[in-house]
Amino acid sequence: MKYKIKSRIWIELDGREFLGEGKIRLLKAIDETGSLSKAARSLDISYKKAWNLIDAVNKTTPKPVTINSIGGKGGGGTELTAYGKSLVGVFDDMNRKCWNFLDIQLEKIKSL
Amino acid sequence: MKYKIKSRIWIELDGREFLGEGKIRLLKAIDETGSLSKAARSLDISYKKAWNLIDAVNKTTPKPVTINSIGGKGGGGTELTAYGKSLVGVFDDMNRKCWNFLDIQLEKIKSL
DNA sequence: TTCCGTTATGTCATAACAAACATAGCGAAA
DNA sequence: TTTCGCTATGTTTGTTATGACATAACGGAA
Repeated sequence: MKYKIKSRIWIELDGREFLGEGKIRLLKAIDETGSLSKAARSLDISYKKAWNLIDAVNKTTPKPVTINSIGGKGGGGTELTAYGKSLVGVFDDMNRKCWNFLDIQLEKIKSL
Repeated sequence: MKYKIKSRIWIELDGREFLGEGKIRLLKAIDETGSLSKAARSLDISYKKAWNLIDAVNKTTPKPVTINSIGGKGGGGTELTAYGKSLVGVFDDMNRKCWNFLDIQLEKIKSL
């Protein structure tokens, strides 16, 4: 029998969830592509959905996670703020540690 | 800023998720009440939903988590097998440890 | 001034999911 | 043999989440 314990983590601020795996993926894609629309395409989700996700984050956090510019060379773009990048870093770090921790704990269990 | 890291865990068997928080709650209620219908009522969900949840678990696990009897004194009932009880125990234990671990990890982070 | 790729939103159809309703069978006990 | 509370399902309805379209504005570059 191959049991496995899996987990999902998310970050809350004052009781309101605002960052989970999906949004982290999107933030990373923004960081890589330099624009929200390119990020959405790369993740195969609609621009509108991506925009809604980022909008929800920015409405909850005390500081914005992205800087958005409209028009101009290339039509504009979106990039992560230092705060946004640090959130991604913390999330990834915690996530990795959590998975690791659960794997180790599971091995200690003889029953099942 | 009061950031909090939250988590949900679940148990998979051969890649198929079969036990999460909701089902654990239901298994506990069955253990307390001795019947699926009473458990459903106590959790304020429909009997059908509860039945579907348990059915899904029993279809995935190698051994049944419940023993169901129809008719007779009291109309029948449902009780947990030893295997079912051990699953509940393992889940709760892992869950508590996971929450605790994340809390400790979060305190180590100075940024944010 | 025209064009292009963005950001920024609103609306509407649809699909996925959940809840409500309905019904049947079982077996002990009265 | 009737009643009762339970297990066991199917069907139908309603609600919510998702996706598809549609449109506007912006500003640099050609």
